[in-house]
Amino acid sequence: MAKAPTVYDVAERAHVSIATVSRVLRSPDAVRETTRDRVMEAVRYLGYVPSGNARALAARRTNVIGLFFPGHDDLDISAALSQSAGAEVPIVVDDGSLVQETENLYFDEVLRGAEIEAWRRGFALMVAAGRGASREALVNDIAGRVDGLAVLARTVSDELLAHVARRIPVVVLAGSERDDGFDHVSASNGPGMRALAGHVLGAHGVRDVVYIAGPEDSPDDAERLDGFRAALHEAGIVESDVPVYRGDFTRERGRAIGERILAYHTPRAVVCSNDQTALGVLDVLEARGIRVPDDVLVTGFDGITAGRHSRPTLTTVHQPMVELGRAAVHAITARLDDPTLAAQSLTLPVQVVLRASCP
Amino acid sequence: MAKAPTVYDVAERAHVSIATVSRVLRSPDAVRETTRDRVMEAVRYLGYVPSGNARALAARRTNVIGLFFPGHDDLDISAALSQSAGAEVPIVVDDGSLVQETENLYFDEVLRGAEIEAWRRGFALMVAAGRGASREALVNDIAGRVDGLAVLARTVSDELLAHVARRIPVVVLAGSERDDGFDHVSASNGPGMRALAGHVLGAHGVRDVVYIAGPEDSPDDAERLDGFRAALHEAGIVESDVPVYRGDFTRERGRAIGERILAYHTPRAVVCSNDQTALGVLDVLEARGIRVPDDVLVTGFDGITAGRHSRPTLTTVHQPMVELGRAAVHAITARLDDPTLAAQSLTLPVQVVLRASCP
DNA sequence: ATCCGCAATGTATGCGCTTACAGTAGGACG
DNA sequence: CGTCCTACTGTAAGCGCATACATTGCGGAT
Repeated sequence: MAKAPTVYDVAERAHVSIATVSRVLRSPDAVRETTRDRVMEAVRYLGYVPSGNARALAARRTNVIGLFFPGHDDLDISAALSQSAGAEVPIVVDDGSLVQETENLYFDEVLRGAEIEAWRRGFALMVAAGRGASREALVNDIAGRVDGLAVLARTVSDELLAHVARRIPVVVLAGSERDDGFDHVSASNGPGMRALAGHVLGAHGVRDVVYIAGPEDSPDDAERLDGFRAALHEAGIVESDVPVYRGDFTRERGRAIGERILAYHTPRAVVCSNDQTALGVLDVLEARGIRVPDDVLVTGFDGITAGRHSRPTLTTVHQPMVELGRAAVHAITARLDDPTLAAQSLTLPVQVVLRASCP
Repeated sequence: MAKAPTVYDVAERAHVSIATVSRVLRSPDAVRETTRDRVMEAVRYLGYVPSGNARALAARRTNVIGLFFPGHDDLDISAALSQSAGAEVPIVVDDGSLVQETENLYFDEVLRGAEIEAWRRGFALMVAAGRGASREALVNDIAGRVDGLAVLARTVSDELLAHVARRIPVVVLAGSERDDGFDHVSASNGPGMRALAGHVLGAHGVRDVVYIAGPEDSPDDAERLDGFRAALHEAGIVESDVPVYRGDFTRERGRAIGERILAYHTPRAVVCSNDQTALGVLDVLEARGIRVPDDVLVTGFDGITAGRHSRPTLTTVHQPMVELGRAAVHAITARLDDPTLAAQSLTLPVQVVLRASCP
């Protein structure tokens, strides 16, 4: 790392001009074979790796796509990076209490999808998880380094997004489509919930149902609630007869609300606007010895892995998260290819997955 | 996106020089407040976002760290990106057969750790999953864009790694330390396996045991096997009395080997060099109605989530994957701060986790 | 009143690469 | 044997920013 060699160094060693070096790397066919070999040999000899930044600057294109999502604030950042080379390997017994919520799973999958699609299209991926105050600065920073940016809904202020969007295409992930000029990619929240609730109310003939919504400011959540109401309507149930609780998408809160509901009355079904919440409700029901699905039906939304392993397994609406990531990148590259495109809103299909909690 | 504004545009509008604009952004205190306000107002008005590439070029430092790992070749790349806006929401019943192996979990966690650490140190993270032939080109490309690179062991040829390492610090993840001049970060494979095997042979007094190793070229696997042998030795068991099968870390292969083992004789314990393999063995045992742990003990290695949910749950050695990611970034930044540092090898501690398959 | 020092800006250069445009040499052609 | 074209290769001009260095005011010291 003494000092990274540049085109100039390579050119000198190969007795050619820097333009030729560049050509060998970018369009090898434009250079005579003997020259090319000479250059490549110099490249190898010197350990030359072209500077992506210089290239991007000259070419006016970075070939990188950015992905921004909310960070894992909660993780234990302080864990020691101890050198202890495992002289002592502790043995612990896992009685189930160690199971921590690994709920970034959602983003992991979106990320994977984005990565796949980016790779296919010859883009690299830059990821940034924003936390706290530095968020805005980070977004701005990233925006300066990429050709396009995918942002998770509600993680960045509209104002900043608008600012950034003047420079590069921005696509908002998993937020409902709004007329804000950005491209949107989301899942079919409303129809998904409607279908699921339709199953609860129809196939099971339930009328005594409770709904637990998510945070007030989530557009996805709003759509789900709308879908639920549509299902109520279809089933001929008066909306005002059905209690709607306001949760916040966490399991913890799901438990709290579950307690509150049961303190008053045990409904035949609890429909939750996400899986985490539903898992919290299951916790409470199990603790009280109330049988699911015999006594109470429970449903979630999202299709997280934990729902496949819960007791009982959780009926839910599965969102295509990998596809979301892919679609986001796709939307960006599409706009890159044709900047005149009108703002698009892509809604990906979902799937109702019936499991034990509401067969 | 008509044409992104530059420092020049901002400077003109604020009636200052480009140097002042740059200063306002980099070291605000060096500029008089009134001037600063004028510049910021121009920044907002024009929607100016500084070019990260130009900056990196001028500053000779990108503030980005790269992470390279093997790609998800296997994923169904062809899945349609259909526009179908969920008019029809399919309802499917999940009887358990849908459970696909989401085994990139390992990388997801490493990635998360790297992300956290990078963020703390003011670096952005660029990820690339390489597949097939494009791998080498990709690594080279990435290397030209970052200040340091973390690479998963055995995903990139030593030759290319050496080439790249002449330009930037490179740290190899999860490969045993070798005297190759690179920094290494890995988990305590040998001692971990030794402790686990010690438990099997000691606490359970097992003597009739079989070992299923991983691929020949995995240094991690070699260390585990060594650890296993050390445990045999300690227990006074003659090494040649214990059959060692060669697997490839996949569940599929674990099943195949499990069949082969059982066709011949049912041992008291099967020690596997990773969780996937162990899960495959569990599959076979369950299919044959052989009870675990009553008839046969089974152990894995890695601590993947699936092992917590398997039937029975899987005893294993847990690797600190998030920590691995963090440590990798840490190593890179350390070397960036002091390039004269000698090559380091960090070995992170592991933990034996006892679950139902071998309590 | 003169000089010095410091704060605030401006000037100018270069980071490493791409790429239009300008040669240059050799062969085909008339 | 001169002309043109083709195939290569070189020349030079940025890309957008950071920063060393020069310049300009201004208040305080002398």
